[in-house]
Amino acid sequence: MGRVRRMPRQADIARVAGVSQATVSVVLGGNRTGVRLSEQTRLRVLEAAERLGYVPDPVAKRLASSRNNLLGLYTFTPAFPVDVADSYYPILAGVEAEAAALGKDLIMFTASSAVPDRIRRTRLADGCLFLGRHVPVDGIADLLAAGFPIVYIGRRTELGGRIPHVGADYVSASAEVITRLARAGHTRVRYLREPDDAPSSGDRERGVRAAAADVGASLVVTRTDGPDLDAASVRRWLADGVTALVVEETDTGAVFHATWRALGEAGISVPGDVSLAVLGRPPEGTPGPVISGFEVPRRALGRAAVRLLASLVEPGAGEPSLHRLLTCPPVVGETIATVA
Amino acid sequence: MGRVRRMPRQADIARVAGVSQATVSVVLGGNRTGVRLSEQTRLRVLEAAERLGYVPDPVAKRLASSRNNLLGLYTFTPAFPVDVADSYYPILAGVEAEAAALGKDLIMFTASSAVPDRIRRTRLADGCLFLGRHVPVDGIADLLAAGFPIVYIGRRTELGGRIPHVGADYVSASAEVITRLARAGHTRVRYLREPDDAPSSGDRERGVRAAAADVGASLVVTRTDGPDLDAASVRRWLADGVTALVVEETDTGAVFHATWRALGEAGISVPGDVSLAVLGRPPEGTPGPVISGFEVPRRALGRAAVRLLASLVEPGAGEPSLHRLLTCPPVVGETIATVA
DNA sequence: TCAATGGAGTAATACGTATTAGTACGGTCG
DNA sequence: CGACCGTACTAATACGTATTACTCCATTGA
Repeated sequence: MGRVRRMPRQADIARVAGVSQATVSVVLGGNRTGVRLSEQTRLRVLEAAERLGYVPDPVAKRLASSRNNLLGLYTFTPAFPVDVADSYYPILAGVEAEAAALGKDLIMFTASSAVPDRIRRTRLADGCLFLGRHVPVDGIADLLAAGFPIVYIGRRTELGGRIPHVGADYVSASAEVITRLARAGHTRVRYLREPDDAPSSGDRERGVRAAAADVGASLVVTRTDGPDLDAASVRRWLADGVTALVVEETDTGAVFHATWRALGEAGISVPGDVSLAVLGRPPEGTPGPVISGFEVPRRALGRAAVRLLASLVEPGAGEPSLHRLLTCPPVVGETIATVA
Repeated sequence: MGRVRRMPRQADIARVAGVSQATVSVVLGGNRTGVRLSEQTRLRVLEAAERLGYVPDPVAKRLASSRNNLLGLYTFTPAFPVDVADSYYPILAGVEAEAAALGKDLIMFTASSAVPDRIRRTRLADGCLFLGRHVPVDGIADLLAAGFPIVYIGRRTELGGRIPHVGADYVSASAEVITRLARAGHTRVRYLREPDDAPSSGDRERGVRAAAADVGASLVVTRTDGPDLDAASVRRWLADGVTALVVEETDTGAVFHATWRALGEAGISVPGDVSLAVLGRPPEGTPGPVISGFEVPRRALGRAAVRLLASLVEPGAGEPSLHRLLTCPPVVGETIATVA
């Protein structure tokens, strides 16, 4: 009674039903290969399996057939970060929801500098999502070369653009923000962005520059990660004739926070004295007016990435496009004023 | 160049190094079984492995050795719920942090009514955590019988208490709240709890009842899930001489929300007109004063559960205790007034 | 009566690694 | 000079399932 009972396997079913293990495998596999089987045998096998409470061993299944219904999720920071407002959160929620909808399980890998080969462990899954600003080029290249299906969440240009990804169309969305400002009469704009060179930053800048050129607005770009932004800087910009600030959205919200604080300290009212737009949304829980900008469809990103990965794992049904950009719906907000 | 290159396996290394696959396995496994090997052979094998970029196949490894460095996490609701304030969140963060610290990967299973046998898939991992109010008794019993290591997060009484778990000591913490109220002079207490019968609810009630009996306080228990709570109920209680309300904390915070709303509608001030304590913490983001109660050490729960599971997976080092309760630190708060 | 046909199921093998029993060989000792 | 021993490996097998080529048997047709 107290003994450890092994889980039943196909061989046990075979013994009970008086057939071979191969027959059991065929029956339970739905006989997709067209082996001749009598209905009675089929039923006997099914009944025995039922009685023994058989459940296939996923490991063996995977070893034998190279398919597992398992999708990997590789993150470079903890997937459950301590600060709940983390911007990855909705993406992960989307990933999980879609994976559940497709009947796939999710296996999570967190990068660890202590274990450099961690990335290869992803091969336990049928395919793997990658989430994070960073790209470990060597590891990814190996996986790609081995034909292992991967999908990056976020646009990626590394490895000659051969990395499948699902990203947000920051270029268009950022351009639209500038256009919106121009329509409101803003032609002198200060643009604050991260020093970091990630595609998501670069895309925003390209969109901003292109639109500024298009509408004939003057644009000055400042690279900052926040701390050096103070009331004096902001006052100087306004003195120079700037009427609108455009701030990049980042993981941490550092740049936005710094800007908002500097504006407060300088006693500058928004949008009374200056208009403000975020290339995205301000960090969760920021008090004050609804900031103008655009929505990053994070949840949809997660879902779309899972769908793409699933289609890569499941061959056939035509080669899906390996790159996909989702549009970011504009947020009107209350921080863009019309100027003469 | 574009060809799909297979990952190298031990057999490939063996060919290159001029030895057998078995030898490769022994060398790469650190020769823990004490096979005699010459140093030169060892180096040749290691060098070949290095040159070929060998990485062990985790699936085969698991099949052969029944150990995988993989811990399962089974949840009955999505692990990344849409409402970020979810109370499971810190638990999951703790689970992930500790798993990462131990070098284990995490595989997530979300219960799905569509796939009833989902629970057995947990066997892909070396062991599995369960998180949720619900216990699928049959599935769990099977896993236990098969000797599969599992740990519930939250105290569990099902199956004769044989389910290993890590929980919070709600009994003591709840008792302490009543004691605190009594010390402040409150002897007529109304206790609001969920209709649902989960151990976490029952434990709180036992603690509350025991302490009330101990200090000689009169106690009336109301089971509610919120909607039927209105201003009139609250007024009636006060009219009956009640000076303190004690509210159970739940996943959704429904009972607390309803109580808080009813108090507001009735124009009753806290703690001026009535004292209020939560058996836990109110939902994240609730405005108003700091509610008295206790902290549920969720993050620590997650960590402790992972540690227990890891010790179950890793046999030896003595049998660990299968049940563990963490203490809940009291939160003084501002909602308990002293009465004459 | 023999070949051809078709139905029912199985033997064999692959997947990649871990483990254990065993082999081959050279040297030493009595 | 054979028994014995230590060294350095390897053959064989297990893990549990999927796949495919094959066998065996009963009919049918000429």
